[in-house]
Amino acid sequence: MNNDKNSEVSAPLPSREGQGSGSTLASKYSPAEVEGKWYQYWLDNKLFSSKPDGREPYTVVIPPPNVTGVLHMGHVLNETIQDILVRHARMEGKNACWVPGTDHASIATEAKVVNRLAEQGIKKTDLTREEFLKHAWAWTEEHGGIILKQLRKLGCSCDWDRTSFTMDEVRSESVIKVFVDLYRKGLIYRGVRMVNWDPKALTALSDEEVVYKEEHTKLYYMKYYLAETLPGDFAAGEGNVIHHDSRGYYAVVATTRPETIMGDVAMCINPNDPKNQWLKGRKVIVPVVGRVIPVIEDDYVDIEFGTGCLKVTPAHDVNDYMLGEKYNLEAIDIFNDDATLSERIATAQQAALASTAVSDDFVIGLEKYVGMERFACRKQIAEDMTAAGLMEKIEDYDNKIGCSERTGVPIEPKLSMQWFLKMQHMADIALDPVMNDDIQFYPSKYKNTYRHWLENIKDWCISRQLWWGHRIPAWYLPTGGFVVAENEDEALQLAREKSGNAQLQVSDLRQDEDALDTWFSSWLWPISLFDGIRHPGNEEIKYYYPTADLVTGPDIIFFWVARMIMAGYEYEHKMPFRHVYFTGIVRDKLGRKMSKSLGNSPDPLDLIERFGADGVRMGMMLSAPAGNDILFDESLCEQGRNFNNKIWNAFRLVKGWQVAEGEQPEAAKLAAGWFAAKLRIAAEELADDFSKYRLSEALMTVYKLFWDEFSSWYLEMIKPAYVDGKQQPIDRATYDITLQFFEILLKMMHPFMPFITEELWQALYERQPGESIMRAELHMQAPTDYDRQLCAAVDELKEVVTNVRAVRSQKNIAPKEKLTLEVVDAADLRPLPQGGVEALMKMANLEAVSVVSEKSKGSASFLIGTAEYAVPLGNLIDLDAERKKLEAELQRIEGFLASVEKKLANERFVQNAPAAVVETERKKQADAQQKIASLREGLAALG
RNA sequence: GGGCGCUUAGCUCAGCUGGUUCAGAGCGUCUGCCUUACAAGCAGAGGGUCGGCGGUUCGAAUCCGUCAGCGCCCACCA
Repeated sequence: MNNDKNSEVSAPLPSREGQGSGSTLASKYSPAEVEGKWYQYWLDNKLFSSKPDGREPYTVVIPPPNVTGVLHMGHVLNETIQDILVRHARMEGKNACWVPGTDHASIATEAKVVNRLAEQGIKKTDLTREEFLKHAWAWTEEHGGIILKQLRKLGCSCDWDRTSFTMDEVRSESVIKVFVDLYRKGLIYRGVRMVNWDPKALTALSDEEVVYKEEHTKLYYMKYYLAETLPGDFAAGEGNVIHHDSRGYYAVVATTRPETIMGDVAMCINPNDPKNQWLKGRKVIVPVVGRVIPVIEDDYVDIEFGTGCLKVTPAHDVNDYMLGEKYNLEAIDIFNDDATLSERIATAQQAALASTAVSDDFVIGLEKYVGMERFACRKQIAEDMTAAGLMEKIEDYDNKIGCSERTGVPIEPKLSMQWFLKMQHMADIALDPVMNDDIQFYPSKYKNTYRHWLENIKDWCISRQLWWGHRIPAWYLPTGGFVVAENEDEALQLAREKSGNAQLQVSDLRQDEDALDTWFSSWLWPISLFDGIRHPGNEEIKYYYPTADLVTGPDIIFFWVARMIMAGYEYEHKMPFRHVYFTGIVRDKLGRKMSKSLGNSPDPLDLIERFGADGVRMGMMLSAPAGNDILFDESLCEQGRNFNNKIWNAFRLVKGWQVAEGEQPEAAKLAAGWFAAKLRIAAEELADDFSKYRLSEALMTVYKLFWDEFSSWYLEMIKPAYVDGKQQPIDRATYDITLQFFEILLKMMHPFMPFITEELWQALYERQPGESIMRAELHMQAPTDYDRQLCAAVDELKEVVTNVRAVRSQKNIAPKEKLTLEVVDAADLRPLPQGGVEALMKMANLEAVSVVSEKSKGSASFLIGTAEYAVPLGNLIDLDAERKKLEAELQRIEGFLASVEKKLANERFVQNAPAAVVETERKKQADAQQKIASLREGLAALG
């Protein structure tokens, strides 16, 4: 459907000196041609850079994306919000500083490097730590920073000179310093605990790195025969549930993990469980294994679940571990680190069988399972037990499985030696500031989540069995024990003191092999970026800290947000940020999470190419109410692009005008006064939206302001006419004020759409080299009562115009055909503002506006407020239709009046409601009565 | 199992401490227009018993209770 005139290619902007010299601008805005240019201009002129000065600081630290990551829609949302806030603050005259950087993401990056090495046929285990790290750094340098480059395409105004990395020198030293400090404060300890083990990444994880997935599994009911023979006529007390078959008496234990029977060291019942009283004090035989284990009693066991018999495997279940501690049970670890079955199962079985003779009926040699993968083993052992008659039954069961957040594999609870940070102290200092709103959460509902976590805090496992990361600064002495120090020299000194051996050498010490959890460096980010750990109280940390706003997803509220608050108070004794804006999760328009496998995740760079960065930013923000999930639809970017085009064309119009000296038309004068008022009111709304972080609404405010008020109303009101095929020039006063309005509008839109606003701002007036809209401040006066009254008056005018247009539309009268308008009974009409009649004539294409006491026969009439207007239509009028319309309106208002009168007739209302409310009801009544009167007159006039 | 939140037009959402005709916005839909800035556009129109029920009140989308559906977070039921 494109016709020729719309397929022009973009042309350069008109030369700056010649305003209105016949525009050659294309009718379509082309983002690709301007975005790169202005980004480079901003960089060249150091417009993003910030240094401490006398202004109020406005600091934002980026949630560092993974160093080897690529931009996805979640980043687009997050970074766009930050950029909007930063640009907005900058235009308020604040010293805005947005610090970019990346995260080393130890587990994710190490996994990627391991995979890549595997492709080259190299196993991690064949490399030394140093060799591996060389590969990891190479990978980081190769892929690192791609995402930061992509942020530039989005228009992000980060101070790139400050770009940091969680493993660069400053950040690394800060991490080590903090570790040592916390250790010396007694907050870090080392010990054997049950931890979450990732058998794929071969490392421990913190509780937060475990995600629970709903899975359909089986519940296996296994037979644990008594290790003693009971008489054939054995009878237990009432309520007991006894199982018996040809091989003897047995208890039934339900489990989802039959393979773990190899680690069973006890069976546990609730002492108050009537079903299992008969088992008290007895011993049972672990099926397949043949180990004879005691029946112990503990309240922990849920009588209702399964059979009430619990197998106890201290090495592979957190609760069982606690039982093991309590009853002093052995923990038999049946797995290797990669969750294959260990040789230990076989040796343990042999030892058990050697000490107690057990019937072969119950035993299968465990050698066959050694080396088997855990799930294969589960399947196999279930089959074997069934075949051996040791399985009572198998049921379907829905279960939640803890999985590694990173690798996705089910985690294995495992006993191991790890480093921990005591969290009670941290929770104590971090709770109040959020609960009493020193730090404000948007939306505030996350305060509850935060509180709950802190009130149930557990110690943080901070060591990871990885190489990529900050190595734990602990050194082991040859004689046992360890020292914690910031570097080798210090370690040696401490080691000599500790051991009393002055001859000790560095080579005698062995540094801990583990690295620290990635979040152990991220939690320092707002401080370490300004080098506040290494150099407390330095110029920068004093100026930029605390930061203003943190923009992040609620999924990392514990990982990151809470811990930054802890570190902030521990090391700066102040909040790390004043406000936290929690974004939603970006989903597709059907509400599904974006994922590679669904293929529903658009490539942001592709979107930018098609809609422009401004269009994509706007598309994202149009769908992003704070705190809710975002249903992203490409068509929103289209809407953004269309808006850009609208702005572009408005600019084309304005800059295309010839300017002539001359009197300013009354209509234009009115329009200018009105729009100035409108701008002040909109600015007030915008400020309010920003103060509440309601950015989508702020965007919608400027969208409607530009499109509806400015383009559809203001520009149409002032637009010079065409006479004899010639565009008339515009008067100087109107032209000047229009450019001023345009500039203000550009500034209001700039945080959302940085590129097009810069392009047009530069073209609007002559600018100095290095000047930018970015640094243009926007300070608007508050609207006055006069502004509001003027707006109300013009809004009424607009309504008249709309009604005349509707008459046209209904009667199929061409827009070009002139009409006349009658104002009926002018005594009721509030005075039109100066220039109102002219504006009316222009906007509604009228040739005359007259005041009449009685409207013409054959006219279409309408009410605005209580004033009646009529458009004479001669023989075009459809009397029947007109009558129906008036009757319908009459009926509606009569109904309305009835409800108002009923209210006023209610004594309790008149007595109890505030006087002002009663008064407005009286006004409604009077207005409605008046409207009814004029509608009746109108109907009578139709005959 | 505990906690939090949501349900308003076809879609996505605003509606703050009850009261201005309060039932709104954007998009989509329908109708008419290539009207010299813009068809990526212009003008106009239609569309909802505010999830159900009950209560408080002179007055409820708004406050309370309850039911239903949806979502999120936390938790050691094998």
